[in-house]
Amino acid sequence: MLPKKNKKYFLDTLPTHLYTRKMSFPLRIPSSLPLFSARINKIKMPQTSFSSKTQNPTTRNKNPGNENVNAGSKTELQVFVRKKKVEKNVEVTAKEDITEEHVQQKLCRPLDIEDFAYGKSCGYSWSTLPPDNWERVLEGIRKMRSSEDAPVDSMGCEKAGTSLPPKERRFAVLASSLLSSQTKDHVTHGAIQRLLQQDLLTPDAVDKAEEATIKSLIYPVGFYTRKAGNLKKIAKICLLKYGGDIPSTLEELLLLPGIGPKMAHLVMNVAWDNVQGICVDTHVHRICNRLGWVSRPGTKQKTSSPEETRESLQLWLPKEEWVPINPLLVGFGQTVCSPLRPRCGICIISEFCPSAFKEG
DNA sequence: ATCCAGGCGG
DNA sequence: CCGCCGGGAT
Repeated sequence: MLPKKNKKYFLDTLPTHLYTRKMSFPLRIPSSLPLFSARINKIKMPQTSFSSKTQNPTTRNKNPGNENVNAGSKTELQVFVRKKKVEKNVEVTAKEDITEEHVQQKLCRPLDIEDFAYGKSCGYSWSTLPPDNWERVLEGIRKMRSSEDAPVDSMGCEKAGTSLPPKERRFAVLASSLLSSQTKDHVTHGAIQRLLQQDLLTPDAVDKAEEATIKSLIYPVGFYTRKAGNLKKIAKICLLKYGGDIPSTLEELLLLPGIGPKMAHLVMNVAWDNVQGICVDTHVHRICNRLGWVSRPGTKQKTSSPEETRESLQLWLPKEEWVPINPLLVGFGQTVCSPLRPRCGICIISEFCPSAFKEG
C-alpha cells in the first residue's frame, strides 16, 4: 500500500537504549524524498522535555507537539527522557498521493518509512548521529583498497557455486560459510572444490556420506572435525525441516550448529540477497572502534563484541553500505589497519582517525 | 613461539 | 567473559 496524501503514518518506538538517557538525535529527511514531511507528534511519558537545534537558532520551536521538519533539511532534536516507554513519537505525512511512478523514479521509497520507524537507516531515520567525516573516511578507504591487493579480493565464499542452480547454490554458500570461519579463503575454496567434485554439496549427499569422508575432504580447514559433524547435522536439518533447502530467515540460520551471527548475516546477504544486518567480523569490529564509529549505547566507550558493533553501526550507516562495508574494511584491516601495529604512516585517512598513531 | 578468528561451552 | 577448537602463516 502506497502512502496517501495527508494520511499520517506513525512511527513506533525508538530503540530502548536511545531514550533511556539524554541524547540528541538527528532527524534527516533527504532531499531525494521530498514527498513527506515529518513532525514530532507526541511522546507519552512523564518527565519529558524537548528542544530542537536547527541550523538557524531563531527557528527554535518551543512547542514540542508541532515540530515541522522540512524535507532536505537536517534538524537535530534533543530529547530528554527518563522513562522507558514511548508509544507514539513521530509521524510522517505524505504531501501528495504516492504512486508507483514516484517509486520507480526513486522520489519515494515507501519501505523507508518502516526503516525509519525502527530507527534503522536509509537516510530517513532516528539514529545516533553519524560520525563526522564518515563519507570522506569511507572514500579514503576505498581509494587505498583500490591500489592495495588484499587477500579478501581473490576469493570469497560469496562466489561459491555461482554456476549451480539456485537451491544447490544456496547450500553451497551455507557450506562455504561454515567452512570459511577461521580459515584462509583459498583453503576454504579448495575444500569446496573437493566436495563439489565428489558431488557432496547437496543436503542429500552430505546426509548419506560418512562423516570421516567429509572430514578428510575438507581438511585442512580450521576445526575440520567439528565442521564435518556440523555439516552433516546441517544437511539433516535442511532435509527434515526445509525440504532440502536452507533456512531463509536469520533466526532459523542461527539455530544451525556452527552458524553464528557473522555467518548468518553473510548467508542472508549472499544466498538470499536479503540484507538483514551488517556482517561484522573482527576486522569490522576493530576498525569501527578505532574510527570511533561505534560505541556502547549511550556512552563513548568502545563496543565489546561484534554483535554490539553491528547494532551500533546499523543505527547510522546508510543501508546501501551494509553489504560493501564488510569486504572494504576486511581488506583495509588486512593491508593497512592491522590488529597490531596498524600502519598509520601509510594511511591516508589518519587525519580523521582518533586512534591514529596511538597504538604500537 | 606466536598470531589469526568465529562459534560454542563452561 | 574466557579459553578452546586445529590447522597455516610468519
